[in-house]
Amino acid sequence: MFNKIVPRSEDYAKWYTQVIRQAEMADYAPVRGCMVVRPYGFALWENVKEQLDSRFKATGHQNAAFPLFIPMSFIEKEAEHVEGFKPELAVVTHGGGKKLDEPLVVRPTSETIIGYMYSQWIQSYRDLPVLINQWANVVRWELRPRLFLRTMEFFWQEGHTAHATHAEAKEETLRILDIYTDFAVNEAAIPVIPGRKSESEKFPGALTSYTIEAMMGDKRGLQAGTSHDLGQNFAKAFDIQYLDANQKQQHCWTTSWGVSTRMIGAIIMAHGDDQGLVLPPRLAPTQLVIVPITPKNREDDKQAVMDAVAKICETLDGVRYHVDDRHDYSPGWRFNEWELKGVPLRIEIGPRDLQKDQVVLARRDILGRDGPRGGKTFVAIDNVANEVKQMLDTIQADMLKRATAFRDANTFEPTSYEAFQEVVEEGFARAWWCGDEACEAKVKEDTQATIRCVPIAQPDGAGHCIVCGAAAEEIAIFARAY
RNA sequence: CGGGGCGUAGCGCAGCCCGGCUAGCGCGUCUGCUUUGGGAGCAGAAGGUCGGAGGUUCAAAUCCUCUCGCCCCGACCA
Repeated sequence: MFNKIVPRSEDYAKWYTQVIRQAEMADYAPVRGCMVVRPYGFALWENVKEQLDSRFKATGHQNAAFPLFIPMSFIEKEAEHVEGFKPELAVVTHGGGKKLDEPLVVRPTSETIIGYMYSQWIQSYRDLPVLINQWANVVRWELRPRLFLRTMEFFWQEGHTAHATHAEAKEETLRILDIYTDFAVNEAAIPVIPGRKSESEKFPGALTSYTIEAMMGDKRGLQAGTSHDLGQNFAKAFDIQYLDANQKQQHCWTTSWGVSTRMIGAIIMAHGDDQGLVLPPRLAPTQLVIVPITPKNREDDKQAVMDAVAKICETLDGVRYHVDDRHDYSPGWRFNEWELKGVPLRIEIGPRDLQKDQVVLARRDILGRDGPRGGKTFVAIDNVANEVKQMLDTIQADMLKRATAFRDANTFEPTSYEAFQEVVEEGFARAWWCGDEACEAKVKEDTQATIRCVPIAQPDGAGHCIVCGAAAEEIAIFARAY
């Protein structure tokens, strides 16, 4: 199945969907707003999972599994939480052929049911902290779905922790934000801006929400992960209390944090080009594809090529490679296929290479045929493994550099509201903000842009709000977002 | 829920405005031969309730009415 994909510049939304479907990452399900994650997409997700999971465990978290169904009354216990989630709940009213006494909500997120369980498990300060994560699917009745970015059902991890003090909870919230940032930058090669959400954008029920914000290939923003300081809001709603060392009952301080399959969408949009996906080597399901070029009527040549391939494979320990020996597909066809799928590195090897004891190494992130600076280089056949490993590191680093350069080139620091309105249409606008919700709302009305975050990293000094001119202490990132 | 677009072969589409022979085309699939260093060529073959229901007509993919669904742009959101 081969159809040319539409260039990004022509129709970004169409490009995005075409790439996902043609690269076999995902497909539409028969139910509106739901998607099927196909094996190739899921393999990428599994690598994301593995990287995050190992970081969670290294910081003392354990995995568990909580139920899919939540009693409706649970959702209603925290005022802001209900208000935020009620409109997008899927509710089960019947079971076993009978109407249920109390409707069950298909979890949109699990603070409530986990909070309920924590209230039973936590008695003493000695029980704290509780550090639990779960990998799960959740459902939100979204009005306008989009593959990976916003589907009605999506996959994610949600961490839920309980602490004795607010200081500890804050520390946890920021520790996770660091983990997310580290993951995004060093594994996904996506430069993200860690920061705080504004009041209007924060998680329903949180005291403070933190986020990592990324820029996509069309210069729009994407929230790629969130970490919430829930204060004592859920502890109070669910009665999560402990007896402290002075024999006093105290409410716990809780946090929650999540990264979803949206991260896959971020990877696609941060790195993809008109040829298809470009996957960062550290997460790519296949890091290296070997394409043997074997003339049909020369069995001895074919055998020699395949022997050389087998020999190379023996040296590739630690590399996720695949040999595409579909000899009935032409080399060009196979090249294009793997480029569409974003495999970071390709080895081309044919009889002509064998004569010179070399192979062709072609990198996905730099297309172009020839020359030492192009995407293709010749590499001595004895040294393939070393070159491959080095090249994978180089690609990983270059992808991050390229994405960072792109983001920086499209980040502006306007000094007047007029200039602000213009630049926010074509990238990130960094500007002073007084903190007033009215100014935030005005920006949204005038430009459709929202505050993506108030970055953790702030410049020295103070300035004047880009909207109202009042004294401002913080810089905010404004952008149009998904 | 508002605005736009679309449902015809596995996929992508033309045909519809202006009704008329057996509903076409490209890709893919199957068979055979020739091919393989950037999406191979030739020959042959299979594959269709034209989204659904009703209506108009001698005759409907095409016109009318109703209906279902999907995609895109907004409002809402990880």
